[in-house]
Amino acid sequence: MTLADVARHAGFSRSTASLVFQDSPMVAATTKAAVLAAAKELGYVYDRRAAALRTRKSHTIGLLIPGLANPFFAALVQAVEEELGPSGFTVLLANTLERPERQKAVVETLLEYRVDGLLIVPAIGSGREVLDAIERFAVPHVLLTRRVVGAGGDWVGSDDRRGATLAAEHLVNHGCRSLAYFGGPTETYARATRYGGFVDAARAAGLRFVEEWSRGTETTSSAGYEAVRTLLQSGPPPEGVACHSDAIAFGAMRALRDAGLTVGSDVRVLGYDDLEHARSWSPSLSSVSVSSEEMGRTAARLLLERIDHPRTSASGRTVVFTPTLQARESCGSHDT
Amino acid sequence: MTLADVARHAGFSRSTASLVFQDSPMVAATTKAAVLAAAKELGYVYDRRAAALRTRKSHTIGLLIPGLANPFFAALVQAVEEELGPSGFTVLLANTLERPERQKAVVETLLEYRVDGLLIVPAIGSGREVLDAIERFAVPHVLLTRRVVGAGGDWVGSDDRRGATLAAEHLVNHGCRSLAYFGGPTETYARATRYGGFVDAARAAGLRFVEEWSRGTETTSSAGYEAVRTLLQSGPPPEGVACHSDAIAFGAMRALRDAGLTVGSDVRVLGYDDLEHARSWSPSLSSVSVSSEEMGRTAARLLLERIDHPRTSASGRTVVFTPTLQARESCGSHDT
DNA sequence: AATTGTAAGCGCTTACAATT
DNA sequence: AATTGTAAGCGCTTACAATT
Repeated sequence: MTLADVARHAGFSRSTASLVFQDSPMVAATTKAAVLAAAKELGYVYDRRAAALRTRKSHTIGLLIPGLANPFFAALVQAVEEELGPSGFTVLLANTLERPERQKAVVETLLEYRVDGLLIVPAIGSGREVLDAIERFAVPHVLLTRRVVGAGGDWVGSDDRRGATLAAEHLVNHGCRSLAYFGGPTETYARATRYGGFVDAARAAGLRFVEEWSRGTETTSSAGYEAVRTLLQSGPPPEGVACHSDAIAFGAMRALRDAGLTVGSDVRVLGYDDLEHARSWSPSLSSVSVSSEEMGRTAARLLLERIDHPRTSASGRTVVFTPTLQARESCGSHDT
Repeated sequence: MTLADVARHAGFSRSTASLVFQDSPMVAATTKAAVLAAAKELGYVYDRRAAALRTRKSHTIGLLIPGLANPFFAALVQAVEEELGPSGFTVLLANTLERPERQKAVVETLLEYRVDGLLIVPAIGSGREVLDAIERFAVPHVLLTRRVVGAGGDWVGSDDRRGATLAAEHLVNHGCRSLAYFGGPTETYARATRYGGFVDAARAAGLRFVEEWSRGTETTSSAGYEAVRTLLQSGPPPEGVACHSDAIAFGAMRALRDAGLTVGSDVRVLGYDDLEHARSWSPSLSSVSVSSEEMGRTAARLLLERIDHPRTSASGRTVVFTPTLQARESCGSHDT
């Protein structure tokens, strides 16, 4: 069952039928209707692979993310899909599981499928070499959220230093005299940047910054929970704790509560990401909010532009979103 | 840059080069090495589309889910990817956003890309007609989680009636004298089944079942929050509440707490799904646990089997997982 | 017996010529 | 002037013949 069958059944040539499926204005309305009717009658389904082979456009975008368990990335994927769908692109989702070797394999596969473009949240620990094959093959791409050292292309992310500064200032304004920055994968650019911003802001305010507390962790609530448990054994906690993510903060709050401390007064806790659940947690979690949806949509749009205008689009565009702070009970605020 | 270029550069024919990329045993080791070296030197990337067109196998699986915001589905996607990857399949993820028309369009697109198989979590409200095109086109498929009335193919899900019965019995055993079933989309098979099981178990125990409380909601924490707020105005709450999902339970617990009630003693609350966060919530949420990972992996395996043996595999296989109950603080248990 | 080469074809698109 | 048809080609695979 091919286009030729449909054309024959409708009494036209293959090329005319092809034109119909491309919705070309060059074919008469009656002809078009006849071809479409024949297709429906025969149960014909257009073959995009064949069309893609011939036109050299797959109408397909590869999206690389490190994991779906993190709601931040789940929201990102959804936003990208919604932005790309109306333009006729299908997204090939590839999960790198935060492993550079897997990421390499996955990029290779996506290139073999001849994606028209690539949206990439680099796995932790990936360097410039991720982009080698992609650039050699001249596939339009934009990086999201995380940076890669030495990569000169498009990047869409948020101002991590500013987010961390907001966090520190908020805790200071709520009367905290000692601060800690809690969790996050130490090898990431994001953690280094936020940590730096936080420490600088804390010092600028003349506060005591507790280094022993400021260790890296995985980005999960159980990591946050375990880490707090361990650290509570080495003395009294700081008065203010900024966590690298909401997930970590959830676990941390739980551990503080289990230890008999009241979050929001004994210890003030701040998250990062502002997940949907931050609002409904008990206590509700103050959090630095960055919109993964907005970042996803923006990256998708930049990519489409690059695909449409491979030459003319400027090189190395950077879009940075500014985070905002959502004050809630975990910092002592009482409006949810 | 095609296989022909690589072959020429290596000094062999196209067919030999092709055999190399298929890892055929028919080609000499030295030849193979030479071809591979030439490919690497030229920066050649295999074209799967062309191979797929010729072999009529795309090594691609379509995965339809209603949304990624729900961590249950996010985990499902990840499990499917991990199961399929090693077999050389790439997943085409399509988000139906719980809308049947979108689902229809998305199935069409996936068929146009000639996926080798389809894994489907049907959107709420979708009937047999989702499968029309898929069956006419004879594409192997398996349904996940939700059922579709009149669909006779493979289905992988969990025993909703049993899960709800467990929930009711657990609340009864913890001394609840009045029960309600809270939330969930009313049009779904899952809600009807769980609701039925819950009511029957409550009645069998001679308990008062509060119908006014048992309204449907969206599956979000804010829906749970709002619904509880509204309902608290019409009188004292039941002693035990089983929620249709953890997300709903999170919101419901928050609303109960805001109203000055203690979850775990005044009102006992039970969730459904056992998300990662259920454990770290305050109070920790008791929940009916169903493993979306296991369901995803199982469905993926059934599908691969159907793809490999289109004829011989039995028709209409059903795999049902039995849920378990995780007792936590929200029901008055004190072991986390 | 082991390995390699020829040529046709998978299902489309499209430049160009041909028809009404 | 508007519409339709012919034929080549996108980058692979593979049956079969040919070579060593």
